[in-house]
Amino acid sequence: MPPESARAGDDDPGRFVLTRGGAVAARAALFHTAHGVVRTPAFMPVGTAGTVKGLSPAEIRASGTQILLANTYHLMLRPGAALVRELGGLHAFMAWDGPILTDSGGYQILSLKERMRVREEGVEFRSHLDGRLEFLTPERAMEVQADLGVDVAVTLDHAITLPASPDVVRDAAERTLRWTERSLRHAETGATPTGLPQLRFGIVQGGGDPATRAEMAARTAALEPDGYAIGGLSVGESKEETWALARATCGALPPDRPRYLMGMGTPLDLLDGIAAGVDLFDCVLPTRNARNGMAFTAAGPLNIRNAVHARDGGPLDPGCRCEACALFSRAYLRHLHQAGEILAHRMLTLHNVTFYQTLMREAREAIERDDFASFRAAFRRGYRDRGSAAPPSAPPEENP
RNA sequence: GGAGGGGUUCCCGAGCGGUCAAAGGGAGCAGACUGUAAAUCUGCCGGCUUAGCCUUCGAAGGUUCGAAUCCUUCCCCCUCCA
Repeated sequence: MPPESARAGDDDPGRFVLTRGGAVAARAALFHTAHGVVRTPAFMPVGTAGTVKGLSPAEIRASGTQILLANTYHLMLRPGAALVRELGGLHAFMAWDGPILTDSGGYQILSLKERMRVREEGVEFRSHLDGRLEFLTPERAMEVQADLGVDVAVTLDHAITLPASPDVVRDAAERTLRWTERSLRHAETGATPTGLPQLRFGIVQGGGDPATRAEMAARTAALEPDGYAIGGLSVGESKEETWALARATCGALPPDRPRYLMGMGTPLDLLDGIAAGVDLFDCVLPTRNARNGMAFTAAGPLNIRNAVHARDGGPLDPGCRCEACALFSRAYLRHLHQAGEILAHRMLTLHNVTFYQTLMREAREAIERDDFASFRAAFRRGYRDRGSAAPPSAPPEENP
């Protein structure tokens, strides 16, 4: 966790200081935001509705979390951007004094596809809460994020799933670029409720073609946002393709700005993403899957519902220092989950987030001592993914 | 003692002559989940040598081409009246 002195009042938000690594390789850096410095690579737990479901701010801190992700679409619908601004911004509202990044709502174009209609001006949609017809433009997304007062606002993008025809890919990527330009231009007039400066990340789309990805990355870079989000990955393509696309994107981005891989992933994804040159990650897996009974461990994921844990007096992960592992047996956590007890959800969430943050801290330490490749290899050896006797073939170590 | 209602696959509970190995819940077992409409969703859930066969709807016997469903007797439960 960042030291107290590094929080609100950072004198140089947006500063990104590389301490190890380069363009398309594992790298470590200090990412300055208005609410403190984030040591990267970093994982952002997802707090869509202004809460990491089940955890208090103190628990989020205790997990090793430095920065959170929240969601523009969800917060603008409920409780509303104006209300959050009135109450001092999202940090004050949710009592989290660390950095916050918000997704723009572009992902909801995928997840709520049936109620979304993308037009050049913006996205017309029916609220999933009350069916009301709403309109989200790139400008509106920036205004909402300014109202929220988050440290990093992300521009609205047009996300698509793969496979998609070249026409569809091109159309969405070009629109995303146009929206990025509109967003960055518009954001210059935005003011946060706290008066603290807000950074802006532009999203790079480009479908499943590395050359298109590289092109869109370069053209986005020309717009000079404070950082880059890589969107539209892990949406149907193979892992091999995912990492080829991530590398192509990172290779075309300036090395001295943060890169954020949106929505991924599994523990192995994080390490692979780091190897591709990614600095920031977010994913719902550790939190959502926790509520569905899944715990991540160094030996691989497990389902606490499974009967094999019924009489297991050991912790979820013997190497973990979270409260759940310190206090509770797998047998007890299984009992809680089977009984529908909320504590099961809370403890698995706390454990999973802690597991992710521990993994990221160890990855950072490995990078700092120029030992990331072997760290990743060692983790892979010990980690058995469900459904496969052996981990998927390790991607080439071309960028150790 | 009299009147009435009921006993269904682990539990609750539909079914009331064939399309019933038997609806629906629950429990149990397993799987999925990647910028969260998710404490959600999906599958399995009598047995087997699984396009079929065997056993099963309180017990036994009977009617019928065919019974969880109809009849007889018995055994248990519940309600009301004495």
